[in-house]
Amino acid sequence: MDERQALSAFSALSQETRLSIVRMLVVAGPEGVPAGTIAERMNLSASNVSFHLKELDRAGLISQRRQSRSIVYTAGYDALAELVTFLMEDCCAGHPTIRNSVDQQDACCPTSELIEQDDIRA
Amino acid sequence: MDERQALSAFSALSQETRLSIVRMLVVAGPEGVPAGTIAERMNLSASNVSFHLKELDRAGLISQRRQSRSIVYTAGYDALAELVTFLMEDCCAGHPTIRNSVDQQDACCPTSELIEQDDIRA
DNA sequence: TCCATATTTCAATATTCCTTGAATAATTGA
DNA sequence: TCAATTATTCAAGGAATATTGAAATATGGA
Repeated sequence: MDERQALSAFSALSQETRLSIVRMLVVAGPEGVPAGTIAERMNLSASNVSFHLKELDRAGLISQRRQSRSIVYTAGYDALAELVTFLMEDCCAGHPTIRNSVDQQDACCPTSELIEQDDIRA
Repeated sequence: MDERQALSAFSALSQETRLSIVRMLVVAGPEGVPAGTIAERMNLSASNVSFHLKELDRAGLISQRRQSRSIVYTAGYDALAELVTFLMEDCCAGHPTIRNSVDQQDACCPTSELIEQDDIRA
C-alpha cells in the first residue's frame, strides 16, 4: 500500500457514518450485511448509506455481491490489514526501538524486527 | 482509544499535506522538525503548514516544543500506535482466524490470540 | 529598546464533502 | 408483464475544510 492508497483509506474512515459502517461489517464477518439493513440499523436514508458505501468501495475497504434483490456488503479485511501495516511501517520508520516506549500492547512493529539499541541522537 | 478519537485521527491523516507531515516527522524521530523547515521542505506557505500542524495537534498525533525562536514538532508515536491497535481490534473483531488469509506480514492480530478453527458460517 | 526571525491568527475566498428527496434501475414473485 | 422490493444515481442546497495574504505575537540578539 502506497501513500496514495493510504490517503484514500484514511479519507474513507474519517467520516463518522463510514467508520461505523466499516465496524459493523467487520463484526458481521464474511457473511456481510445488505445495504438496506445497514441503513435500518443506523437510522439513515437509503441514499445516504449508498453514498457512503460507494465511498468505502472506492477506497477498497469493502466489497459487495448481489444476493437476490439485496446487495450485500462485506468488510475488506485485506485492505484494513494493509492499512495497519502501512501505519506500523510509518510508526517504526528508522526508529524501531521507539515502539518499546509506546504501550504495553506491542502495537507497533513485530518484536522480532526490533533492533537492540538504535542510538538516536537528538 | 475510542471511536471518537480514532475518527479524529483518521480525519487528521486524511489530508495529503498532513499525512506527508506526519511521515516526515516519524522519519525525523524524537529530534523533531521546526515548523519553518517543514514548510520549506514541502514548498508550502508558513500559514498553511501552521494550519495543518494545528489540526494534527488537535488530533493528538504530534507534539511541539519551543526551541529558541523555532517551534519544533515531533510525531506522536503513542497515538499512532494506538491507532494501529484500534484498527487491529476492528480487523479481528469476532473473527480472529481471518487474519491468516490476509497477507504474509502478520499485520493483523498477534498470532498468540488466534483461535484454531473459528467456524464462520457464510 | 529596536529590529529581524519564526510562527500563528485572522478574514475572505475557494473547494470539497454531506445530506436530502425525487427519479431511475434491477430483481423477484404473482 | 405488472407491481413490489431493494438499491443506486442525480441535482440542489448546506456545511465543513483548505488556501491565501496580511496582520499580530513571541523570541533573541545588537
